Amino acid sequence: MDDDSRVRTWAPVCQAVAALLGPYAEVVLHDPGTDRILAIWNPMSTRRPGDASLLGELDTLDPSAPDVFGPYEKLLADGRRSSSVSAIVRDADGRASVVVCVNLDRTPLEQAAAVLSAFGAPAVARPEPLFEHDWSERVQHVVGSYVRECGRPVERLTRADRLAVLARLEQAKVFAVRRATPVVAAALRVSRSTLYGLLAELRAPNPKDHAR
Amino acid sequence: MDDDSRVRTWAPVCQAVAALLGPYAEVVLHDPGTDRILAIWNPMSTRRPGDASLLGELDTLDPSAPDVFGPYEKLLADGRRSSSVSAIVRDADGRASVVVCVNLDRTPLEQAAAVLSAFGAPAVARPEPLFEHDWSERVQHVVGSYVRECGRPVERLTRADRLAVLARLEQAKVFAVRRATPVVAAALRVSRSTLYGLLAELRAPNPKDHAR
DNA sequence: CATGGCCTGGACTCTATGTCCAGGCTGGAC
DNA sequence: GTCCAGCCTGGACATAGAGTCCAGGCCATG
Repeated sequence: MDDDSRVRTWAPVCQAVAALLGPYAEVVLHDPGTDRILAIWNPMSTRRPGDASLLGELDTLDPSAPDVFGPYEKLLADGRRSSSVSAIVRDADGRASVVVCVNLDRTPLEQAAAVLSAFGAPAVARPEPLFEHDWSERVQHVVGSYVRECGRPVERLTRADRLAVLARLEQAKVFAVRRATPVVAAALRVSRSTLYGLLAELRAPNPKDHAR
Repeated sequence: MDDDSRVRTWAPVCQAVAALLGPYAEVVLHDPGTDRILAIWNPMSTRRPGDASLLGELDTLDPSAPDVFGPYEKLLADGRRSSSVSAIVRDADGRASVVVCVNLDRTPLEQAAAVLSAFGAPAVARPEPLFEHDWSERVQHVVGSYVRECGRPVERLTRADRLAVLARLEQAKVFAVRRATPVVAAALRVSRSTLYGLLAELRAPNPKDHAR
């Protein structure tokens, strides 16, 4: 499949775009005739060359239809949203030769945008109350900055991530506050039981205590 | 120039990439034979089709040279820095047919990154004292300053005095902290029962509740 | 398909919180 | 001195919240 002359022709451009956009974009080269993937660079899903293209909505036969689609929103397999564009490339006779799609993962950008807008007037307007005006806000803040730091939404945090967040909250003495546990559990999208489990692990002097 | 068959062929892809990257990227299609610009999408400089390409450093004649360059840093006319990639597209005979360049203006991203790192690092580095280093210290402090204010030792405070102190502590959300009540009671030299009595009186919507 | 790790809801125990009451103390009125 | 009213106190009690434990479910791995 790699020796398809179209792939040879288009590979440099696709590869270049994929390289420019780093890990956040995939470039897919489709064959509109067989409706299958010819090649893919920097894949974000598990699709591979030979898989179905699922380009149904693109009308590749009508020469009067537009050749460029998007940017439009697409949903990736794992729920992330992407901005995507598609271009139909035609040969001399006006027949669709290949379709090039670029899918740009928008979540990192959205997270960055969230940070930028979050740090607006409120940060300046806060006159620093005696105790925290609302400690649960602070919990949200700690969780939020961690999420932004590692670039994953709360629901996709790993166990280790949650441990790290809990370490920060613990250090901030959050659990010295009444009724804090349910709030933290909710913020971490975790059950109360799990919270206590993680805390126990965190506070265990010897992590390998099962080898006692 | 626009009717060059190569331009017709490549236009969709170039246009799509330019559309995806919004106002921050330009896409340039070069003719390696004449070393001139064939077409340009979303130009960030004042270059136009027909202008010199200035691709001197790219070796388009050696078929064994790589076809993809970059991302490398380029300086735009107005001093902004850009990340750029170039791809050499060859025809069936291995001769360079066109060169595609994508120039992504990095300054908006760098500014955003600056904001992010400026606000991110400190927030992470500081353990965030959330509550007072030790909240019980704060209790002592509140009681202490009141005592100094009215010039009487703790043991000789009147009922009204204790109420006033409690009002301050309450406002400081001290009682939102776990195990705070015994500490406050001790600080006020008062029994736990009395503490609760005073607090009830303080929180009573109608201070003359005995006149119910 | 089996397995192990993790998460979960729920039951349970224990500690802290808050309420109540029967005294005892104090300070002023008589 | 006696009486009284109001306050404080220790402790009994009820309840809510904190923390533990377990059986079962989910999911990814092998």
